[in-house]
Amino acid sequence: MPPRQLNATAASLLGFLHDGPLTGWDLVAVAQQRIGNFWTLTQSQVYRELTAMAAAGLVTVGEPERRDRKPYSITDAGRAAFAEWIEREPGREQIRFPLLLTVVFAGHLPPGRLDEILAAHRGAHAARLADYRRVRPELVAALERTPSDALRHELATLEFGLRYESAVMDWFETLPGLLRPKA
Amino acid sequence: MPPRQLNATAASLLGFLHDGPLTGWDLVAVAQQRIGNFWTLTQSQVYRELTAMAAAGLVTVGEPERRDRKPYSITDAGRAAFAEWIEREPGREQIRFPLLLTVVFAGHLPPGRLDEILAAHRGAHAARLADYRRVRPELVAALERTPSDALRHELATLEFGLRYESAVMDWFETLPGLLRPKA
DNA sequence: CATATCATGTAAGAGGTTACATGATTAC
DNA sequence: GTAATCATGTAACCTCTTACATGATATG
Repeated sequence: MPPRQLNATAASLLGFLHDGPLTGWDLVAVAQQRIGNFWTLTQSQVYRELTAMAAAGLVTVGEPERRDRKPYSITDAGRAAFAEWIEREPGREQIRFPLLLTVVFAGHLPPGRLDEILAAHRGAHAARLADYRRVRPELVAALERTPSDALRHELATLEFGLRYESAVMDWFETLPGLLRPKA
Repeated sequence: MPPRQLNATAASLLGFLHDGPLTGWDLVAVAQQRIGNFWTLTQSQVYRELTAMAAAGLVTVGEPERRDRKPYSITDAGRAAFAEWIEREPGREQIRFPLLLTVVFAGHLPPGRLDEILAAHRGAHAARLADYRRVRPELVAALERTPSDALRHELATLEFGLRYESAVMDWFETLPGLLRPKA
């Protein structure tokens, strides 16, 4: 099959394969860790894209190892497809934030329910922010030990996550004042 | 057909229909304006969900008016389905930010290209932030004139947008320092 | 009367989610 | 030897996007 235009999920898998062969399982883990905070993907997708890319000649499957692990390697065609993809102007971000729908339509909620929901989500965001704050110094230290563009780029995305979650927390803090009629 | 679990897009349309009948065209406009900043949807989807909801008895279609405008009204079954939907715990937000993929894989980009891309996106975000800042005082004024929960909820989502875009701009400003090796 | 915009809709395919099925290996 | 977890994959379905087709009405 002529390699149709690569989608961002598949392209990211190719991106990770530049550093060496990985199995589907490994790719799921790597992708979750490296781009999972701003690019949703599922295990199911990864296996499907790998199968499709193998059929298109963008990757090759190696011999099964222990536990049926099948290492995928990027091919020259894969590298070419990736290079073409990354050159493209990235589209704008897509956000789908169900909690904000709940806020918009909160008038249809029994009193107190919105506060409950907000409290739960606030907790989840606080945890994510705390996690980013825990990880940052490690990354900064690693970068000082062995400076590299790859680490700098990873730190750059972490910095986005930090600012994003901080903004969300800030929003949660202003909400009570906004939602209650002034005295 | 038994009305299967409502999806958030369809539910939002029902939400807007609580305030009175609207045509598909109007719903597209209302949705873009009221939730478009944190819930992507297309015209195509709106017409499809309306057709499906009409078949499920959640809305009724009125007589075509001028230009074939067909007003949709919410039914009691629709109100019940909506009430059930809004009671549910909203899922976590989904973000898909292609620009961050570009940053992660920027090592595969020719020198200078990343800066170009970043500059373009930064401009777009600056424009959105400026727009939020333009709208806010209007909303605040409207709220002071005629206080209402609906307006407060709308302001709450705008405040999220403001904080989000501010965080993004802040990130853009720290990027140059992060990406270049220190002197 | 030509052009822009309003307004509806379909078709086709890509992308994504959820749930399940299957078997290997490791750890207790 | 049984439970956990590693590892692959399929099936079914839903959702989303893109592009196109069609015709009405308003505006100059």
